[in-house]
Amino acid sequence: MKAVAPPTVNPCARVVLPVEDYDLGATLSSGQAFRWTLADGWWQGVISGRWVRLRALPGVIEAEAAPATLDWSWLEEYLQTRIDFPAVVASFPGDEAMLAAVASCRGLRLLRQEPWECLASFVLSSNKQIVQIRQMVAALCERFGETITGPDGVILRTFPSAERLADCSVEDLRACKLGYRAPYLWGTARKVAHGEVNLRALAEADCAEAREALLTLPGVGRKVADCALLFAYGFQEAFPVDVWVERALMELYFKRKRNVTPRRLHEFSARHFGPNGGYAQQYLFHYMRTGMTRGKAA
DNA sequence: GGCCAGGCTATGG
DNA sequence: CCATAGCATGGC
Repeated sequence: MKAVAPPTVNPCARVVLPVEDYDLGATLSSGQAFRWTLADGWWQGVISGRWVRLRALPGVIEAEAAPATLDWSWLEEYLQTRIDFPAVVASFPGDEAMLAAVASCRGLRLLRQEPWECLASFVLSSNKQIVQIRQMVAALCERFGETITGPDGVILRTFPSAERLADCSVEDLRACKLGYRAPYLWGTARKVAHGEVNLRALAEADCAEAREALLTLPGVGRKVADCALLFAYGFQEAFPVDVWVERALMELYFKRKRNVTPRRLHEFSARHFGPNGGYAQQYLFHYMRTGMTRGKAA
């Protein structure tokens, strides 16, 4: 006679990470990562196959994770809680636009995401709004991710591996509403799964070398490559230029000038914003997207 | 219903 | 090198 099995309990661990000038909500919803959801004051997500929830309290980020763990270095790495943030901000150029962008959202941070999830997500990002990218990513995870359970029977899924997606058909991917991006994602998954591009090895390369390797993948152009370089590999000189940032650069630094090619924008960005240009870029992106509040503008 | 979205690829100057 | 069309889909 067998006793009724006890409910599956996934023991959950808790930690408090001290932070300063860290706007958790703005950071998790700023278009770097696409899986975080807010409910009951907690941000819920998945990092390295582990259920996580986070919330901001005065001076700290409170975190819970399951399965339980004593080592929280993976979370500190993801959230980048140990960087010298004041030094980064101090390295920004002191022009009016930059000051306004920083003032509009002090505490916006860059995450350090897992390369495959980040790269694949941005392959899907082309010509899509952030809300739609979230939908595509959610559909992919729902269909092809692995199930994990958090406390209280919470069920969620991992981001599917390159191997898993390479085993799908393009039509399987298209069913997740990827549109013309489906063959791009499939092709990139296949090349990554076969080791034609070794994502792990890129962490040891310099920024330009890593970019060159990423650009060999289908659906990966300069902008998508720079997003992965910045948001997953931590190359802070990478400067993704999307429609919003291009608009920001044009309006704030190239007012009423013609013949501004992509080449010139990248040259200017590298020179003007320096080694933490990618960080500055994220502030400009957020500043433009949230309507330049406090910077006036129509 | 039209415009546009964290762009890329292919093609033609 | 630069410019442009075409692309699937859906939010607003």
